[in-house]
Amino acid sequence: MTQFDDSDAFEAAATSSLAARAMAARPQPYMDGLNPAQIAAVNQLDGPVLMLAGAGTGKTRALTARIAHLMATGTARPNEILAVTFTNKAAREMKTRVGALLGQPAEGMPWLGTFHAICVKLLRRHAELAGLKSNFTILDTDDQTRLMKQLIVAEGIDDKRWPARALGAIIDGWKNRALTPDKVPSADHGAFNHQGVKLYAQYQRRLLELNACDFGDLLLHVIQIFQNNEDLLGQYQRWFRYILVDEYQDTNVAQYLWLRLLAAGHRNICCVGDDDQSIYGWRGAEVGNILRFEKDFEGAHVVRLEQNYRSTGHILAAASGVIAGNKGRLGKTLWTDGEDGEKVRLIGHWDGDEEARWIGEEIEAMGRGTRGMAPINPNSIAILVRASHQMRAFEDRFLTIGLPYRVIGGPRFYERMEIRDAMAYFRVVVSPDDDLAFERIVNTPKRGLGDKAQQTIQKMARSNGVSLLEGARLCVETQAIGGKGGRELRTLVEGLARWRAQLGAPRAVRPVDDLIEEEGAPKGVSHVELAEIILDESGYTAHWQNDKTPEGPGRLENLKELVKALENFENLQGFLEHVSLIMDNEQDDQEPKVTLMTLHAAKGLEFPAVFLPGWEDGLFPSQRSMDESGQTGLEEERRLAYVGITRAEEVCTISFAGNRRVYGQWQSQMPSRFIDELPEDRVEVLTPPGLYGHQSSMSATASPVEREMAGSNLHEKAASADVYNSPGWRRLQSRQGQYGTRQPSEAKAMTIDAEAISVFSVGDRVFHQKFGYGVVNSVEGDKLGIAFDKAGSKHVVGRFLVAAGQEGDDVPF
DNA sequence: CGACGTTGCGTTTTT
DNA sequence: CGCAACGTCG
Repeated sequence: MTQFDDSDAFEAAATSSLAARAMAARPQPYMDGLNPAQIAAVNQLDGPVLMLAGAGTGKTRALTARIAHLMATGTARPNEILAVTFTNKAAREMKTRVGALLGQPAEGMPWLGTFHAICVKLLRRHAELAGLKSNFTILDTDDQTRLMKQLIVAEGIDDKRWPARALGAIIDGWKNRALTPDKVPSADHGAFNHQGVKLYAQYQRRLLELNACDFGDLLLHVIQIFQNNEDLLGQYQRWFRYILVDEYQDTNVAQYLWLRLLAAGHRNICCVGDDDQSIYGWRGAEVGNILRFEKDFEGAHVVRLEQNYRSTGHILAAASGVIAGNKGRLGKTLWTDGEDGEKVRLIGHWDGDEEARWIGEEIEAMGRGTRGMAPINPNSIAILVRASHQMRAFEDRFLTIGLPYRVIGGPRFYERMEIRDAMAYFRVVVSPDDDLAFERIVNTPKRGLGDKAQQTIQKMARSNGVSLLEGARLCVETQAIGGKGGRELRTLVEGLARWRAQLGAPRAVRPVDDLIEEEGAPKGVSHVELAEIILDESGYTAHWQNDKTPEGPGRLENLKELVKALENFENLQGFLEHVSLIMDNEQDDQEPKVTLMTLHAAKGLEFPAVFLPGWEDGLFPSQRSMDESGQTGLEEERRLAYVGITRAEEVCTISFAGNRRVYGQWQSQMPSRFIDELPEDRVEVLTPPGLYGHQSSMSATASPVEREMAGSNLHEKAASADVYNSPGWRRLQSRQGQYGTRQPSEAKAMTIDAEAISVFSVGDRVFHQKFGYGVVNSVEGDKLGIAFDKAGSKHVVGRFLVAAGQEGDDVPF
């Protein structure tokens, strides 16, 4: 830990230049294999540096080498380097890789982390300067919304017409722009029926009362503290001698101001990013930050990383061709010294189902090994879509043909209802005055405490100026709530007191709390056991054990995982602190599976083979994006296209459908305008099977591309017959060895599972992980027709089913 | 309180 | 069309 408040630590920061020179003379293994641009980016330590790093140009490599260089040469000590990322994953990766470069675990980089994690650290130290106590709670979006809803209702506003979520979005927007309620420009005063600013101010007041912060506040409070406390700011400015920022194109105004405040001292700030990959404008990111860098930081050095190590020549050229359509770019030209490889493949389909079917078959062919090629591991294949609802067609299809897939995204572990409920129990136990958490659990599971009882508790708490939990205790004591609810509430209040008494280490700063008489607290229970006790004794576990929906077992499983995750922490407090910031959840599964995700989620990833379906105007580029943000929106969509194409290492397949179901209505679609922007000589047009039968209908929506397709059918047919012998495919194949693929299960996963066929027969009751319970009503080969209780009728491969037995005897857990 | 019907809506998502 | 969120009824 940094001895920050100890002024000696500041003095020690100065490094002798002799030592620096001695260190510099030592070998620098972290420089091995860097190209000249990367070396320049590493060596230019002083002054502002903008590292413009195109997709796949080894940006993390250069960034980590830069940190290693700072440390190895003694230019800065690990704790004097501020390194900021957007995600915990990126922070983790950076830590690991710096450690690897230095040949030792990268201990002692306390200031490497996400914007938010670093801000929490700062804010805990200086909370009182923001009107908070250092043990403040961090609210998640759910808490936020519920709080706003309370305020809206209290104002007598109809929360149907003016939903809390909308207010949340508006306030988030202001916070992204570092606007406190008094700074909101008058142009925005009409927001939320002219009540937005007032509610914002109320919300902020309420947060302080609750000793709580939302995510935006973490940045905002720190900025305000710095602005109002010059000396303190000066200390940090001197302390952080080198600043590094990853994904600079994703910073919002608040983050930009934060960085500028901290960098104003030494001005050693190195921002890494790619304006062409700015895809988060809709959530407050300002491409302008990166475009303006040279103006903001005078005398900035700009280093361009343009040599791409990821993709083939054709793929890079196709991506460059598309992104060239954007205006106001900083400009970069990606190149590779590798092969051109396979051209980007383009294929049009009759409709969305056929597109999914074709891609499924294509993947099966690749997995099986085409024309004597070794099978390609499904892990090497990704399907990237614009919007998550597009995944459905693929899921349905893959389930039918038995193709293993994984979906990235969707609800994250810590966002699941059961996890939030469990966490709320922990929160109340740890901080008895966490009213929002108490509200969440007071009637979960159902305890007969409806609206009326909860209002009684509210009143009791308010009139006595105490927390809700304390109010509840008073209600029990004074019998203000009687009957079954009263008894249940007593059990809950007593339970909470009991669990709190079993808490391990008390926190440094304790909230006011005289609820518990310290009755010789029975110690000796680990926090993991305590968590189990809480969930069991509160009846929460039982609640899901009695649940009959298909999700029930999964939720219990998640709760078990939550308890298991606790083992990695000292105590419940530490766990809660961690979890409020770590909302990511990557479970490593070793199974070979095709990856299904959105283009946004794919940023930063790479796959040997990538499918980009749904390239139709309105869907991609998204109509809504263009309607709401016009040219700016279109350009962001185009960057998304660029991100998509540059994810592919060897083979990139773009497709579109002539017809698609949109909200249940069939619509004929125009191919995406981005398709016309692909350089023709980098594209190979494939002929979809069955095109002939539908050709006349296709031409109803004829675009240049389709006309080309139609015109060159015979020619292209010949070409596609030989596609799998081309250099691109051979390279894809040869790479397989490097990925350590050959799992024996992989081939089996792709073939018909003979066993599965014989296991089920018509009338059997089965369980499916996604669709829940159902009854078999047909068997054809390994495909079973199932009438699901909830999900309707589906055709599914037998392997994904488990015998469910008769109603009632499904075992909990 | 829970079971059902009705309504309205419908990118992208991290911390 | 599919779903989530809300409202009404028993």
